[in-house]
Amino acid sequence: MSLTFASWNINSIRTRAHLVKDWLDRNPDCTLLCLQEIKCEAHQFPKLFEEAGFHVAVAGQKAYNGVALISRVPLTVTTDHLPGFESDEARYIETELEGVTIGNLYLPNGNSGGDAGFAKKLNFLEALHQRSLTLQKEGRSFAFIGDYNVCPTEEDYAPKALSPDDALLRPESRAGFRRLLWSGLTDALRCLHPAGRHYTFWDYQAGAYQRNSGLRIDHALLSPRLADRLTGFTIDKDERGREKPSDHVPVVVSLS
DNA sequence: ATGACCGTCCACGACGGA
Repeated sequence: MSLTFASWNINSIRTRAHLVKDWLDRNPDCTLLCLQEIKCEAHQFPKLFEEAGFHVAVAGQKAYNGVALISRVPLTVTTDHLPGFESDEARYIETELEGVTIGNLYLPNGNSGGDAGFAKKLNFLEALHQRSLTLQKEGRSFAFIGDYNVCPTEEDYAPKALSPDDALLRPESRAGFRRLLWSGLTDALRCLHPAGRHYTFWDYQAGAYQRNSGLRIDHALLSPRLADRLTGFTIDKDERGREKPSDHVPVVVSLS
C-alpha cells in the first residue's frame, strides 16, 4: 500500500493557514502533513481544516515552537512529547498511520541561550536517537520527519549562508545527526540524490531566496524497511516564492 | 563594504529564529 506524507515548518499557522489549505488542495495524494513552528496553543489553531473534513492533532504552546498533524484519515497520537527530552517546549508529536509510526519533530536551533541552549539541542538529538533504538527494538517501521536545524554536510548550505561556528553546523550537531544514521536510519533526500545542493530553507533577509542562498535542514529519516519502500522525496521550492511565505518549504515523502 | 526580515506578546521594543 502506498503512502505519502509531508513536513512543513510554517512559521505561524495563524498567519499562513490559507497557504496550508491551498497546498493540501493541490496535493490530494498527501495523507498526512506534519507542521512545525505553529506558534500557538491548541485552542488557537485555525478551525478551517476540521471544517473541511481534515483531522488535526496539536502539541502547542504560546508564541513559540509548537507542532501539529493535519490528516485526511483519523489520527491516533502515540505521544505528544519526545520521551527523554525533559522540557515544556512543544517540539514533538508522533502518530501511527497505516502501520507506520511518524514522528514530527522541531529540533532546538541551538544558537540562543548560550551553552544551555546548545546543550538542549544535543539533548533532543540524543533523545531522538534513543527513540530510534526503542522503535527498532519494538520492530516498528517509522519515520522521523521535520525541522532538524542541522546541515549534515558542507554540501547542505550555500557558501556564506551561515557563520562557521553556527549551531546548525557545529561538529556536535552533525555528530548527533550521524548517530541517527548509524542507528540504521536512511536520509530520504540523500538516498535518492546522493550528491548536489537541495535546500529547504531560505532566510527572509538579503534576498536569500533570489540568490538561492539556502540551507537543507528539513529532513526525513526512515527506518530500514520503510527506506526499502521509498519512491520519492520532493522539495516544493515554489512555495517560497508565494506572497508572505514561510521561510521553509514543504518536503514530501512518497512510499510504495 | 554594509545592511538587508519576520512573528509574537502583560505589544511600539525585545526576543527567537537560522
